[in-house]
Amino acid sequence: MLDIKFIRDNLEQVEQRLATRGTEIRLDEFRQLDTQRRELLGEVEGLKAEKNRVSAVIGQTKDKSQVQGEIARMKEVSAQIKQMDDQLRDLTEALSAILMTVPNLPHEATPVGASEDDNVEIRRWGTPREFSFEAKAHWDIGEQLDILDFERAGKLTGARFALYKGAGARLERALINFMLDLHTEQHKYVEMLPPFMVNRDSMTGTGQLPKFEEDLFHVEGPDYFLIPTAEVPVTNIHRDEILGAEQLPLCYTAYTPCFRKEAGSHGRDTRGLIRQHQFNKVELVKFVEPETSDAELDSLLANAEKVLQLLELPYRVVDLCTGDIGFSAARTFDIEVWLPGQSVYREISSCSNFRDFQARRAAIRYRREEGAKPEFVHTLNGSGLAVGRTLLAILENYQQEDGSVIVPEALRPYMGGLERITGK
RNA sequence: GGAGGAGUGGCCGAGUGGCUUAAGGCGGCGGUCUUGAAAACCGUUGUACGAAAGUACCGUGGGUUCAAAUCCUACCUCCUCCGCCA
Repeated sequence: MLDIKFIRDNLEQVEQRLATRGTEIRLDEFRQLDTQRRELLGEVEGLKAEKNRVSAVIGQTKDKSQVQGEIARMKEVSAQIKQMDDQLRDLTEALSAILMTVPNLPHEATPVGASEDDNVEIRRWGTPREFSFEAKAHWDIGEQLDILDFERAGKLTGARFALYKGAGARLERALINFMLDLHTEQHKYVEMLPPFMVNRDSMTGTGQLPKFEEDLFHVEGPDYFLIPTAEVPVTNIHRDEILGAEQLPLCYTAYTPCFRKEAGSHGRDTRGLIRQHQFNKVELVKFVEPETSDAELDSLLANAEKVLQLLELPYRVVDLCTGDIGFSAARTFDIEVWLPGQSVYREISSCSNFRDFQARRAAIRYRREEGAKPEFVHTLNGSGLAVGRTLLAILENYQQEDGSVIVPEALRPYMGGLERITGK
């Protein structure tokens, strides 16, 4: 959520900066409702002040017959206040409905562009391997090794689900542990294991609601949603809290499954592990002081890159343009891993600085010093990494001509020393 | 699932309709005293909107009343006991 005062005072600038996202957002309705609301607020507060004053006098008067006129008048004032409060509530709701659907302002450094074609590649790491045979796609490798079973997953649930078997299941689990150990031991993140369902307030705090409800799985019964990313529960840990400056930066890492409807991507990436309704992810989340958030994004990105470096998987880093960054983000770097099966770089991590956008929605604040006025923190997060996509990248990059897959050295301690996954 | 109890400031805790401007305590901050500290004493201590006056906030939403932390109502959360259960 943007600062309502900032919008009020910089309406044109806000409209212009939002226009770089590619969606035109007209804020004149906002301005009209805001003016109306502020006028009404002034009036109703004046009436309330009078009601409070007169009621105190009535309370002090022993002989109530002397103040019958006042009581009658206050009854009317009260009715008027109630009516105005209702009107005020409607205005506030309408205003908030607009405010909640306005995306974040892009960072000054975010490249301006219309679509993902305008994203800027900023570096590459590693050299894609030369294959002396035709590289296969991971779904073929996985099925031939009998470690991935998409057909039975379809029977169990439906399309876009996977059943991992044997070394496949163990590899997924090894990756989760490897990533968590790296981030907690080397990068000093605190591990969290949050609920995998959250309520509406949490989804609103990080920006998934109210705009993107159609992407979420909602459970029957209580008004809960399956999390589409650990960002939601982990960022909301400090919702409605005021932190101390000495606690910052707070760095959390969490493994969770993620559940996404993938509405609107029918027919895309239908094969394999790329786009699933349920996938595992290790997430990195930071709560930081505003002036440090740019540097903190760089280090969070480096922490995510480290996973690929240790696994010796080639990747590139892309600076997303204004037309491609997410609703809540001000700046985003994607890490894309090399997939020889399709000869493309595919997103495996997305690292974003949300500045105070989520903090304002979720009321996450801090004090610079004892007694200072609370200010909003900046929040950041990134995948460190998407586990399923890491597994498929390993299958494709480490595949051998005989169909087996070499286990990256860094993972062997997590695989009981296994060096190679071979068929039955 | 059944029965009962409880939600008040950073924390503990009083408050069952009107000087409540939320008592008192703890903690925090400032001061007096002290070589320094402790103790003692004095003062201060939430959030949002607003230039200010002021308004709102006692789990959440409705309601009653001139007036609600206090009464009514629905919901949420936590606790205790019973039952079931990974």
